[in-house]
Amino acid sequence: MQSHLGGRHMPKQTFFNLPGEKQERIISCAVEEFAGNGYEKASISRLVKAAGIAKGSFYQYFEDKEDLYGFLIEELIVRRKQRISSEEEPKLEELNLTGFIRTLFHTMLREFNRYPQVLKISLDFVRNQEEPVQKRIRSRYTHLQDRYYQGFIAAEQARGEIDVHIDVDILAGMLLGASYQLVSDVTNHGYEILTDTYIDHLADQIEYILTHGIYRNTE
Amino acid sequence: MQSHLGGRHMPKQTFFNLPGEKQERIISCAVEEFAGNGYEKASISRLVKAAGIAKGSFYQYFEDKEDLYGFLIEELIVRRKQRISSEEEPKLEELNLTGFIRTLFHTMLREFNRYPQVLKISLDFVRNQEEPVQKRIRSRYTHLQDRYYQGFIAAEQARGEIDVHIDVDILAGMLLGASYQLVSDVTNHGYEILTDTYIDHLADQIEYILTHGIYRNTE
Amino acid sequence: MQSHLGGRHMPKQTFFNLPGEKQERIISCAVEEFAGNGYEKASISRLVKAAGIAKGSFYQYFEDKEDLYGFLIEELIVRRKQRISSEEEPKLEELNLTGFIRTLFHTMLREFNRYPQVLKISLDFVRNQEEPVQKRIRSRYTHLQDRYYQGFIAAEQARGEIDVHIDVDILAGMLLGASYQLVSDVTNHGYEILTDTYIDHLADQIEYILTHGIYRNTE
Amino acid sequence: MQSHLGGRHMPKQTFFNLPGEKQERIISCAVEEFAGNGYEKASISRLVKAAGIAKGSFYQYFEDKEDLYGFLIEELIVRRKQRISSEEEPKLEELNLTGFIRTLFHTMLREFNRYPQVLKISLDFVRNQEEPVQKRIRSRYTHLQDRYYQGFIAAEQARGEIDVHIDVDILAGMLLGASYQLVSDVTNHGYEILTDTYIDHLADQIEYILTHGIYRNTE
DNA sequence: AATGAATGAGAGTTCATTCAT
DNA sequence: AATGAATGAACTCTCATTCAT
Repeated sequence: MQSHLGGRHMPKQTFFNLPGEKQERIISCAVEEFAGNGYEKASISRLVKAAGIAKGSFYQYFEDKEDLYGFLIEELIVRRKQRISSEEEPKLEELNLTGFIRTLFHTMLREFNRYPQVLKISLDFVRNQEEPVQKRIRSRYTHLQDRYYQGFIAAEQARGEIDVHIDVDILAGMLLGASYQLVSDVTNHGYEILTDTYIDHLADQIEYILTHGIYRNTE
Repeated sequence: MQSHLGGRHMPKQTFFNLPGEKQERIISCAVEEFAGNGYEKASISRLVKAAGIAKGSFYQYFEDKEDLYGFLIEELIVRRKQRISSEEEPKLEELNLTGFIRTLFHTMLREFNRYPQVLKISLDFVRNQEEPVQKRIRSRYTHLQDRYYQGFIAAEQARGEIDVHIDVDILAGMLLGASYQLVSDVTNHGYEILTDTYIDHLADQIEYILTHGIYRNTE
Repeated sequence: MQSHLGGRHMPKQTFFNLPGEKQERIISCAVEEFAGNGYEKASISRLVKAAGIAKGSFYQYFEDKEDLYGFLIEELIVRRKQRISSEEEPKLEELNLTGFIRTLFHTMLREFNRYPQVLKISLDFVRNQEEPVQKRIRSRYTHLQDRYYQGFIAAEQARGEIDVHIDVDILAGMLLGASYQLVSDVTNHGYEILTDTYIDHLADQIEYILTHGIYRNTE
Repeated sequence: MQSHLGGRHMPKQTFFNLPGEKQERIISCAVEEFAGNGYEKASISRLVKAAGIAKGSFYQYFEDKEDLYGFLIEELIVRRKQRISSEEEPKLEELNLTGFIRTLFHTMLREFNRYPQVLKISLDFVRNQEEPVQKRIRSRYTHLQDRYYQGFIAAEQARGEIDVHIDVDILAGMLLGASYQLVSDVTNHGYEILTDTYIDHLADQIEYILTHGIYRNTE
């Protein structure tokens, strides 16, 4: 059942042997640390002090900093996906792209509210996706390939909804760019701006552009 | 014009008193250093060694690493703008948004070829725009706000070309996201993919989406 | 026979209470570990993992790393001697020094082929004989004093074969030095050079020197 | 003049810029540290504390631990050679092998008295000559190849003094083994045994063996 | 103004050993 | 007896910045 544990880029078994509460504490402190400082500046020393464990213990749980980070990334993504589906969103498959975006954004909103650090970590991860560490992690977990949009777009093209001439990566890049707006706004104005209204505005805009283009006389 | 020199976030007067050649050398080595390593990992030690100046001297010219970085960012943007206009691009003002993008991308292509470091620095700066250092720099030089697109979009809205319902920031975010594609592709496939054909494909795609939207039967 | 067991520098009784198979497994993994890494760099963590026992168990069997090491050294020497005699070598006592050396070297050759780790450990032990740990072990087990040559030389002197003016230790040192050649050659050229021909060359040389001296006109 | 300084495995220029007294202090503490603990266990932390310099300073003088060690080894060998020749030993070239050995041992005796640590370091270096670090250093400084005896033996063979059938390496090994006796005796009985008489005894023995062999009735 | 040596906190990581269960 | 999590001092090395000359 846990046969995939113990792979060479996973927490060691010792970590999973820990009482759940302790695992939670470590993970939660790690999330805090990575969210607050980014991968590079996150400090294992600070982390273990915060988590109240010995330095040596840390290295009995994880191979190294990167190991923990990779685990975290995967956990967060996996958990997010689980959360998304477990919350019984209207089946994402039944949505079209803009519907998907709207749903996704609302999910992110809820998530940002509940676990703001998770979002920060994800974004730091995506932002530094060309750095060696992040690349290694991406390549490790292929299912992690954070290509939300790409998959969806391709599917819609196959269904004949989206024009096949559209370059998947470019469109996905544009959508990712749009969603950065969310981060940027939060960074500049604080979490409180993140309301359903705000999200709907964002989604409306994207939907409008993707449907009509931006020019006045499109007719 | 330089009345704000000597302010506490500018190179010190001592720097400007240096013989021009030395100033150039320092700047050029700094560009190299920041381009090659990003802000965080850029090393003052390496820099002064490369520039052939003493460590102490560096701190007589600049307050600190951030001071130099901020100066560089401003210089590069300023210089770029000078370059763009000096090359007598068809007046940007006469272009519509997609034309502007196409022109901008081609300009960037040329620039990447001539001054790859400059582009690298700019991108690193934009990518980390939410980091404290970068935010401080942005807020310092308001004229620096790298809001290419925003200005243009607003202008086109004023001229009645672009639909006024479009949210400037969101659209700008999407365009920025699309242009990241360029960076991503270069990182993954090397500079050699950067051809005029490639750029035109990128611009065509953006133009198409912004004109027709993405759906097959938009009518 | 085992009346000294339980002394503070021997495996604890708990170790000997273990099923023979488990004892064997532990010893064999320990041999592997020390052979591959030398005393200093040998790792108890690796060892217990390889042997499939708990860390705590290890410390219930042995006082510490040094305890295990000392036990091993003695075991290996003892075992080797048993092996040598059990293989019914022509009685060593009947040989003269050079004959003894030749025999010894050939035995070592066979041993290197069969139990390379044992030889490696022995050599590491001898090489570091002046280190605190190794000295302590030597002094602990006086019967362990790896003084092959000394005993033989003294005996031959007593029999009137070897000149009594010869200083036993110095001659023994020279012979040991000669046998290091073997180690050095293996380190530099690999095990494959270790042939009977090679061994005979070594023995011939030593024999020649010890018989004629080295000078051309010895007559 | 100092054109070979700054090679990639030498102290950095900064070290040589230090006041001579400080250089001396650092070197002398380093000698102490390496002599007392061997390469592996020598600690840079202890060293800098003893020398009264900051950790960072150390790394401004030397690339790393290995760099310092290599420098030390070379210095010590070089210095020793300088000392040997500067003390106007009867030209070593005019000696035969046993005379050479005798001279060498007396030199070592004096040196051991004056700089006991130096000898310890040299021996640790030779003893671990097959370890990666030591091999690297040896290969770096080819003139460092500590093959005293080999060179001398070969020369004497060429002059027709030593039998050409003698294998240079084996004989050299034996001589090295004999000289280890010195170390072993010192380790076991302290420096005080190191008298001229002792050295002469050692040399006499070697000379005797190399001249007559060891057997009583060699004729 | 110029120099470059000095700083020292901090980084990630290792490992023999202890101890509560 | 067996377990394996816990320990923490020690390791090598980095770096922006300061300061005496």
